[in-house]
Amino acid sequence: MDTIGFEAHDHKGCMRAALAAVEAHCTRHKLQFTPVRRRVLEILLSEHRAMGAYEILDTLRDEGLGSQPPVAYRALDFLVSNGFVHKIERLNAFIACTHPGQDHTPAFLICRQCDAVAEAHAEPSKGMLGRAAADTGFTIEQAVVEAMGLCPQCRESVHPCA
Amino acid sequence: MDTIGFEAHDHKGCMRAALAAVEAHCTRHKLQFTPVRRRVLEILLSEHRAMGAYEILDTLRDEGLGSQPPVAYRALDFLVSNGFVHKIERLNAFIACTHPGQDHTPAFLICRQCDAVAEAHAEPSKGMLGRAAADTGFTIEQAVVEAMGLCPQCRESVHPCA
DNA sequence: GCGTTGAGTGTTATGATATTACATATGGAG
DNA sequence: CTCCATATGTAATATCATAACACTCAACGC
Ligand SMILES: [Zn+2]
Ligand SMILES: [Zn+2]
Ligand SMILES: [Zn+2]
Ligand SMILES: [Zn+2]
Repeated sequence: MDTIGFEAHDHKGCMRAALAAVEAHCTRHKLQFTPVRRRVLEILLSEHRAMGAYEILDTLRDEGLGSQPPVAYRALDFLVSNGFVHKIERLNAFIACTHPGQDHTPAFLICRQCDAVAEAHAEPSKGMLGRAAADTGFTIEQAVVEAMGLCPQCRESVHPCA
Repeated sequence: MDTIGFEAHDHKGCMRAALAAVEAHCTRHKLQFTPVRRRVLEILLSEHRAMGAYEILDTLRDEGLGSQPPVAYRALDFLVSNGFVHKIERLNAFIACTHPGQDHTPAFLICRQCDAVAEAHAEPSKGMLGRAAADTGFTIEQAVVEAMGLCPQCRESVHPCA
């Protein structure tokens, strides 16, 4: 399966692999993977959840890596631009990509109860959206796909009303 | 086609029809379609584009219908909850629904050049997203689908680089 | 009639998210 | 060495959104 996020997994390994993939990608494309950028990605990877920019900034500040919003936002811009991190529009928050390096359109499953987020793949050009775009002559360059609902765990813990 | 928004159309008629549909829906469901709520919807309908809450509020203020943010946000909450208006997460803005009264999951085509927005239908349960949700046991309750790109008009006006 | 209640509105204050502008550092190209 | 591009540090501000409380008014039971 593609969508980890609602299940336990080898967290350390997943983090190490993601960092290695990003490092390789930056080396290959001559991108500067600076300490601040690296640390922001590490924070997101280690928490493995959607975090607000100011929440990330709090951690940076504690570590002496910058205390003002632009520091966090600039690092996030870099990471988002290069596909290492995704922004969850619905939450005004950011989350580390689970397939770094690969070119992909992410889709998210967001639990309204526990705020867990799972990343899946979307095919923006397929389906009704692609059809509508083609019919009107619209050129899709990028897509936001975010489903809200209940994750398996929370679904069970909700009391069955019927 | 379903997706108007990039083409000229009978604006007055479209506005009248939408207001009538919303009025009917409110009467049938015993919802209070108050002056503020009505005016906010009218503003969105007449502009026929995505507008920020504060932009709407400016108009309300000029008309003496309330000058503080909560006035606008409460009216928008009502309109969004009942499906008469949709929020465009990507723009932090609101737009009047083009199929009021019908139960539907909207998808949007947003032009990055001119900010025009067209509403299409999405089928959240279909496609890869529905598949991923089903596989993980996630229950989709609501979905945000927003495609960014270039509308037909802007696509032509952009200089052809090759 | 009259108090009660609930929904809507008006208003103040504040919180949360994001950007602009400018100063400073650093490392490579010419 | 000098110039330039990129990244970072910092202050100020812009933009988006909500909490809390007071007030109005219409519907309801008595
Ligand atoms: Zn991803
Ligand atoms: Zn959950
Ligand atoms: Zn709609
Ligand atoms: Zn356009």
